[in-house]
Amino acid sequence: MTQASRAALRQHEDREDRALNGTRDETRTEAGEFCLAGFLPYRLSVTTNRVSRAFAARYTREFGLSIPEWRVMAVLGERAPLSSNEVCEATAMDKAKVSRALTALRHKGFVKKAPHPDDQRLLRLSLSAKGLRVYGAIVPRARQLEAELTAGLTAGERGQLDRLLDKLQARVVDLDG
Amino acid sequence: MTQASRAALRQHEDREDRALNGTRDETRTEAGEFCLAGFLPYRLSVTTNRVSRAFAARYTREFGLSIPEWRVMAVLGERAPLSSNEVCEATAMDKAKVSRALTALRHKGFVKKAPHPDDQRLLRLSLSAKGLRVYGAIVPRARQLEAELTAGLTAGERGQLDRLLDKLQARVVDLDG
DNA sequence: AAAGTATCGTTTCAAACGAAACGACTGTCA
DNA sequence: TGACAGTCGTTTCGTTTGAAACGATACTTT
Repeated sequence: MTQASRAALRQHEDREDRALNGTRDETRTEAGEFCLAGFLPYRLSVTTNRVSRAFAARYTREFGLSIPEWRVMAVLGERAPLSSNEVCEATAMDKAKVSRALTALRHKGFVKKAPHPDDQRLLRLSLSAKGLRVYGAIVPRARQLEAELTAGLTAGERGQLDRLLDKLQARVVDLDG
Repeated sequence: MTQASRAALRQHEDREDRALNGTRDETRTEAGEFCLAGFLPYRLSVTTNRVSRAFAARYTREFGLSIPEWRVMAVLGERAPLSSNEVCEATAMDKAKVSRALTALRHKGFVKKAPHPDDQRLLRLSLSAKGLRVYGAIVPRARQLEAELTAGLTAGERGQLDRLLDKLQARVVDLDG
């Protein structure tokens, strides 16, 4: 147990001691009930995981792609050629994950990998003709699924959601950086 | 490759063929650029994962708890005793994950496990005295972290975010259920 | 009561994960 | 030039994950 932990515990000992003596209901009322279901990080996680699962199932069933693979396809379709590092940044995935996704995509014949002429450390990654065909098919499908997901939202709400996610992101970078 | 996949590909072959002949920029303009960075499932995932990582780091450092363990503690603190299944529902985790978290929490002495008197299949899970003390410490800390996360949001925005997450959740249940 | 079915929680198994070690390559500084 | 430090992408290693198999208990049907 860390120092911070001990400090936090000490800070609340009086209340806990009462909690241990009285009923827990009293304590909860006193402290204000904590409800996991209303806790923002929990809510974000649950919603996002459900969305991810639903989309992953579609990508797998209809195109044989995992989410990491689809993300790599998406950024290569947007703006190839890219290096592996650039794919990392564009997809918010670490280099191991990107490397594995690239291996899978090359085995499927969707991605071409060439050495960079000026720097042999870098890769020049791009979609193959076959990969481009899949990209052309999956993009409208992804848009369609996104539209279904946001079907209950007005355009204003959708914009609001984007803004709120931006704000959270800015905050959390502050929190752990 | 599935039938749906082939159908999707066929449906877009004309556009892709042009894509392969012309430059990809034209195609992208024609189809409308797809930008992963603006794709809602991607944005949700990135934001949520960053939030989860930041919070997990705090829970681990300050209390020695993983997120699954913290979730179990949270619901047991809210309304013990619960069965394992009830913990599953309350935490949105599957039974294997809950079982593992419970094992860890019992080794730490935070959770008590008793057989249910009326049904020997069920467990009666609750926090130990030690677990209650940690719960009493971690709840205000979690609230504080949540407050820091939402510091840039007005009360109205926070409510809006909750409503939007609700709507997405309702939609996604529709999508894969 | 015996047999068959269902539910509960644990364990097993293979896949996916991230951190770190690694080899290959480049740039810098002596 | 030769050593050294830095970067790039892959691979290794131990952990975490969810699906499925499992043993144990309870319910249902006859």
